[in-house]
Amino acid sequence: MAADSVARLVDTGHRLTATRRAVLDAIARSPRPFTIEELSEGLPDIGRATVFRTIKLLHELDIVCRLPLEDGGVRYQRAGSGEHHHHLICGGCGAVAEFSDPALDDAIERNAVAAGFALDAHSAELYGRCAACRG
Amino acid sequence: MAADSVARLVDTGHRLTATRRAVLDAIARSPRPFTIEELSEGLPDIGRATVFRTIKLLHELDIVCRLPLEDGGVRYQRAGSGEHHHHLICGGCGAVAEFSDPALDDAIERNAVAAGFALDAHSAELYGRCAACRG
DNA sequence: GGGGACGGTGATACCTAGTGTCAAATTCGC
DNA sequence: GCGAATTTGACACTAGGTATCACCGTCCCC
Repeated sequence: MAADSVARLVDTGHRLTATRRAVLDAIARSPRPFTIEELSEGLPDIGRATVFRTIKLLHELDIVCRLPLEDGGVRYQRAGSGEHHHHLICGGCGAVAEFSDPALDDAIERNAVAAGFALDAHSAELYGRCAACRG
Repeated sequence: MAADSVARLVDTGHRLTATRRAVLDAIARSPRPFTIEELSEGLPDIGRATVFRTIKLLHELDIVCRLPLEDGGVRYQRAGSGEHHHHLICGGCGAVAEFSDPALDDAIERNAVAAGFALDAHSAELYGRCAACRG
């Protein structure tokens, strides 16, 4: 399961309910990035609105991360490290690889400074085909 | 107005209708990135569905570009150059600066290769405060 | 261990952004 | 000007997500 997720929930002043446990469990069991709809189908006793609320909360706590897809859809995935990272998303099988790269972040920061912006956040998503899907 | 936009429409086998002219005009007049809803309000004689369809078409032709916002919303903006570029989006006033940076694209490509991915596309959006909004 | 305050939940209604359908209107090549 | 093909508007619909509100469970204090 996810002992540190439970800890993070409680440490930030939220309650550990049976419902949240069930959602965390379902996420931990999910082999690949999931949509809210898929997650909700696997948890028929939990209201759809609650699933949305819970994922939103877990996202704020960096327990799950949000994957914007190329087609505008969104999937979620439990966050690997909790560290800042970017995603490589395979359009074939939907696999997601995480990576972090100081050089990439530097390039982003440099461009922000050059334009006179104070950077708050950034997103970078890469879309392509993983090794297995290139056959 | 946007003579080259008109040319691009026609060159790609689309018709130049009064409706599309009106939409292009409204876009050209818009001082800042707009939502479909805002655009549609400014064009009361044009059906909402048509505005969506037209923007979708213009986006495919790289005449407008889509700006995914930090909060998940979407705005559109006429495309500056038509070249590949990224966006810096000010959370204060909504201003958008475009930039392109081979070093950034290189870093992205390098990470894809390292992970065994064949890269199709990528997106990178930077969120922050522009010089004027930092006061 | 019992009670109460408060956060969490489910049902439901609602909302926003966007798409599908189809008949009527417009455009463009001839 | 004519006709085929594209485009349009109205409308119904979908997907993804949020607001409301009465009820329930959790936690804290005694």
